[in-house]
Amino acid sequence: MPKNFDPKYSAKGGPSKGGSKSPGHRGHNAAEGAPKKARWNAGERADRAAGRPTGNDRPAYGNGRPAGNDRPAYGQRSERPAYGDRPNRDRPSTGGAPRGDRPSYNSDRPRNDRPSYGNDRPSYGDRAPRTDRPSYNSDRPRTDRPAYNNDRPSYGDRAPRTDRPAYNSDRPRTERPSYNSDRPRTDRPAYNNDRPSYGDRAPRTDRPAYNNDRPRTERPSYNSDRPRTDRPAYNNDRPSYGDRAPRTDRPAYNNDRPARTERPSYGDRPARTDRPAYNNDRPSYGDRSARPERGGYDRSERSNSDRPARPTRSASDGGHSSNFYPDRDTKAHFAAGDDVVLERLEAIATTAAEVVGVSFGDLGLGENIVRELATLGAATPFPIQAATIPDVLAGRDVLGRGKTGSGKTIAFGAPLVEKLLENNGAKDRKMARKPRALILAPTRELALQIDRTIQPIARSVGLFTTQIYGGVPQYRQVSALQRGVDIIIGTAGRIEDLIEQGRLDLSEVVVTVLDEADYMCDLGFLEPVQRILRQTKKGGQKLLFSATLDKGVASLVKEFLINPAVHEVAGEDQASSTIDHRVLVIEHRDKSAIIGQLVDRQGKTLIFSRTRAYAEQLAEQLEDAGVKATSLHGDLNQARRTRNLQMLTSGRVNVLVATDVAARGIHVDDIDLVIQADAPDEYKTYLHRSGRTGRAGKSGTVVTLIPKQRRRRMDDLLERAEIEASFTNAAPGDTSVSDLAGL
DNA sequence: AAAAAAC
Repeated sequence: MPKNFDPKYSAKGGPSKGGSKSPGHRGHNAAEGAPKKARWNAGERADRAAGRPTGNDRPAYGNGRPAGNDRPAYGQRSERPAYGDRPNRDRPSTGGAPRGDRPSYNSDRPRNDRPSYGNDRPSYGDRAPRTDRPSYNSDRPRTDRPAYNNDRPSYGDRAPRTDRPAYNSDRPRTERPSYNSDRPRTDRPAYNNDRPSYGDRAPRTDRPAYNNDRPRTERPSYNSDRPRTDRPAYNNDRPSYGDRAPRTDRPAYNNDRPARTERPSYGDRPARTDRPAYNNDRPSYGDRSARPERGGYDRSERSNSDRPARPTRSASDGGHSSNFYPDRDTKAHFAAGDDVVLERLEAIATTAAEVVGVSFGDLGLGENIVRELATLGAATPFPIQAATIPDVLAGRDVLGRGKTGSGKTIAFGAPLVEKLLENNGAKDRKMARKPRALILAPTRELALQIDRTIQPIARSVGLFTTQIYGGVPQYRQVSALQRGVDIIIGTAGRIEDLIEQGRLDLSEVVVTVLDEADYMCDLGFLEPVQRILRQTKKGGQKLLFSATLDKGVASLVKEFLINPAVHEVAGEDQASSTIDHRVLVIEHRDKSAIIGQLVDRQGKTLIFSRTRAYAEQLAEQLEDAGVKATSLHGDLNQARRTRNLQMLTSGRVNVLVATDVAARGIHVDDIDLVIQADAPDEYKTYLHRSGRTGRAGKSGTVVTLIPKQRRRRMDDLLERAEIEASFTNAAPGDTSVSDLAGL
């Protein structure tokens, strides 16, 4: 095992020596016998630089990566794009123009002011854990970092840095995709080249046994790598787990719980036939085949391909029927780019009026959880929570749809914790116990955010969570797993990676949640999600949630869910929305000016762009214009992604320009304006982007900028989204634009 | 056509 993933080399172990323990660091002080780190020599670099064609058709980095090819075959892994050959990953689209032809926007800035991150060490994500210092993602004060940028020229009229941690000044410009730079490629970080090999790792059996009898108090905080600063303030006064009294003082959960019969009955509710069946003639996905031939991971001992057939779903079950596949005879094949409204799920609708006076305790949650929810600001259940919690507690598979910002995380999170508690409770504190619940999210930021909500709930009853997502060193995640966690919250890639490495075993996962479930069924996500679900315990409970849940999830439901209860909240339509939708029809050349005019305001603004490059460019433009703005997109490393999102949350910037990585699930308090600099192509994208504002009943405005030739398409999209928006022709300086900024 | 997701 490479030592950087071996917990016995953790910061706690061993006397401190000079230099970095991290092989990826310049100051690395190699231990005796440590293998010499392979580096590229100048000739190799030159060969590489010379041989690389421009544009996206260049050979994939991943092809040359070490170790990848001798790894055991793993499902259809090889079909997935390798990390290194994602187009645009480390080089944004430049349209193929040679870099030297383009003006360098900052070419007069002295290079030596910049940290030379890229030259001789791997990028953050690849770097081995810095065991000799706190994680770069942690909340440690900046002052313990070398102040490499203190002499950097100021960015114009920006306020002096001295009064606060220099959040921007330590932002190495070279880490940012250098959209406009004429910098030669060769000084970029070589993402995959000198990274330690994983594929030839020795099998699990040679891993050191971890002491099962190690006292609990030695456990560091599982989530110490989580940036504390972006936690909502409501957690700050929560007692830490370590201080908490032993679990024996916990009230007996099952005894004081009201009988099930006290909970509101849903079964006698009339079906949704009173709603306009606007979608009934839409093609259905219900007949999509569930790829039965796929055996999941090719590691035979974990293969679920021989799993017994699921019981046949019955069409009715005590009023909870989902009637999920009413028509299996229609075929549906959509060309890429089609934006269709899939058939609506037949669901049990809960109205806000029905849940008046119902408490979380009434729904079946235990005392500690209820108390923790109150601390989190959830005193009484929202409708979607009241609707789904009893069914989750009853062990049913559940599909839940509640509009953006309606409290879905607690709707699945709180009962999930309660279920685990009932099932073996928090008594099992064994080291390396297998996780019993899994929550999958499409983006890392969302996984982090979900954990921020679930973790306090879990801790309130003595259960542990950990995040498993990419872009950060896996060491902490692996050691958390080795100490033993109950709930995994993460994204698909890293979870599969750890499964493949034999470091994560989902075989005891009895509750699995897919947040943004419809998105998780999209091309590119579906197969990893299927592979992961196949790893979970047979017959385990599955919960699928999304604001736009529809029959796109049919393939998953078909394979993994049994007679799911489908819930939604009545009256969640445009008329009840707190969002004001506007479309500005503009000349393309005016886009920047109009955005500048729109963001000239007090509140928080989230701007969506279609591409990473434009998000970056727009953020820089706004910064240059004196607006405090930053960006969020997949070209940033995870530390920067986390930090930049935190900058909006904390109010250090008022404007965040993001790609659709921020479209789903991300909650930032008090975003009152969403600008779509590029109109979305899909109505769901519109709904999710706009759902970043108007959350939990607050008001918000969504402004979509379109060129006039897109008007028709926009009309159609809004119709699919069932949104009524006003169209206005606008030019820079128009009062109609500044009025919007004033909203 | 883009974005996301592993090291």
